[in-house]
Amino acid sequence: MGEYQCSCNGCELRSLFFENLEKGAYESMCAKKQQQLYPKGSLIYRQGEKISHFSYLKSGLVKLVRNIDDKNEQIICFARPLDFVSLLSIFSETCHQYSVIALEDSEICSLYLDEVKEMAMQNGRFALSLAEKINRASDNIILTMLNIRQRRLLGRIAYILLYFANEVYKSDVFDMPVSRKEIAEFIGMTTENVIRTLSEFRQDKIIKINGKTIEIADKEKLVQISLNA
Amino acid sequence: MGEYQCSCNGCELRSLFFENLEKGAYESMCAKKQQQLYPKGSLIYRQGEKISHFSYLKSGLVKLVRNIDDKNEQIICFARPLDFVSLLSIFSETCHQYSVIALEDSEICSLYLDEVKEMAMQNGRFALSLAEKINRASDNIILTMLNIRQRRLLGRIAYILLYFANEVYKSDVFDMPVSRKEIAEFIGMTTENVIRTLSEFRQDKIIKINGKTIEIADKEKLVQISLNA
DNA sequence: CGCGGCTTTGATGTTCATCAAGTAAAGTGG
DNA sequence: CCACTTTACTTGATGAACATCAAAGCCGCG
Repeated sequence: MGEYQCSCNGCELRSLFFENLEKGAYESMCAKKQQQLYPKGSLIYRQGEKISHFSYLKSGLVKLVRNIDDKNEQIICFARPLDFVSLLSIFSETCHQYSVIALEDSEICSLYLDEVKEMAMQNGRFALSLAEKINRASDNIILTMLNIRQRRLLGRIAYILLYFANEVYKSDVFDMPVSRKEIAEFIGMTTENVIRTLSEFRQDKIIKINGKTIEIADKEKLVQISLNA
Repeated sequence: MGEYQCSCNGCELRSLFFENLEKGAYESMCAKKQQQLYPKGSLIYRQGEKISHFSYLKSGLVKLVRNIDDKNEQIICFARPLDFVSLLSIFSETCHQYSVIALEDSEICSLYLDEVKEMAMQNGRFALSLAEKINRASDNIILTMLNIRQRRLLGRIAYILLYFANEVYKSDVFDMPVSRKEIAEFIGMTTENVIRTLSEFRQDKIIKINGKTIEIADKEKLVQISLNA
């Protein structure tokens, strides 16, 4: 009974499947996986397309975007490996509700949705663990939207800066992966006001800005702003 | 092989279970169900409480509420029978993320969550149909929040009036089940501005107001406002 | 090297929250 | 059942927060 080895060994998807599937089923899934690299800026899924795959972000950073009309978009959330399975709506809808776009070079691992569903029907434990993950992803989106809604401009910007520092990069210095316009589309304000607020934070020596690089200089004050505005 | 009869026969929960459970399992679930009537205004679940039941709204109308601090709340959504299973987060979290409060007299039917989970583990098809329903509920909340976010005051009020007329009451005349304050908490604006906007609509003869009763007099115009503001 | 998209700043006006003050309605205790 | 308290509703006046418009510099990319 030697350990099963495949190229997915280091993949997080592995644990998702492995904990609830028998070895045979796991190997069969594993063999059919498709892996693809999406360069920064590329479209991974387009809003309205039929959902054919169960997909998982192995590495990189993506955004979920809703196209309102020709020129306006709303960003629903940013997604990194682990915290998100890129499987929003896969059970409830036949088409992608949102576009998925790579913000950094991103590796996507995908399986045929039909096969995953088939496997879920045959294995309730597996189905339940999938439901749990989808559930959690949706919960996080809703919670973040509520958190943003209760804040005003300054608080929203502070919130998103802390989000990238704490959740995404785990560092107070990081390269902003999104444009000012994208921040605006995420927090529901205008690009100009995002810029103005960042400049204000810079003048108040709360952050340092160097092109895309941002350093949080006074985290305490930023937290205060995030809580009170 | 006579038809199985129980008091749940007219219940929508029935189809949810029945389509994917064998007769024995269904009967066993059905026998253990707990049914309770919550009068208008009463608390059904409190934010932070442990989630112990899988619950379903049989009749009535409820609101999901997030308590921010002593005096401020956010309304996440309104839920009616069928479109909502009051089971947000049941798989992802151990505690209720939001309070659930009855806006009208509401009947709740509940089962022990552990037993439902057990059954899901034994029956993948059932698990998948549950996942689908939770998924759809979350999707709707996110979509509504995005729809509200992209509108300004007038558009938001128009949107919610049309929501109650089209989705909830299927009539252009209805008794508003929520206070002005609750509308404000739902759309993220102040009570005063909700009232002002309703008055404005009344003066423009778009709606008629008589206490809690609202009649949509010029639906076309209301739709226009909903789309353009 | 020039075009288009992103960034930045300023000036202006709109939208909205806040404060205040009063009326109506609904619940509470004697 | 009535006086009383509280909560919901309503309107106006004011200022703050934010969007919009305009203009210019910057940067990457074909």
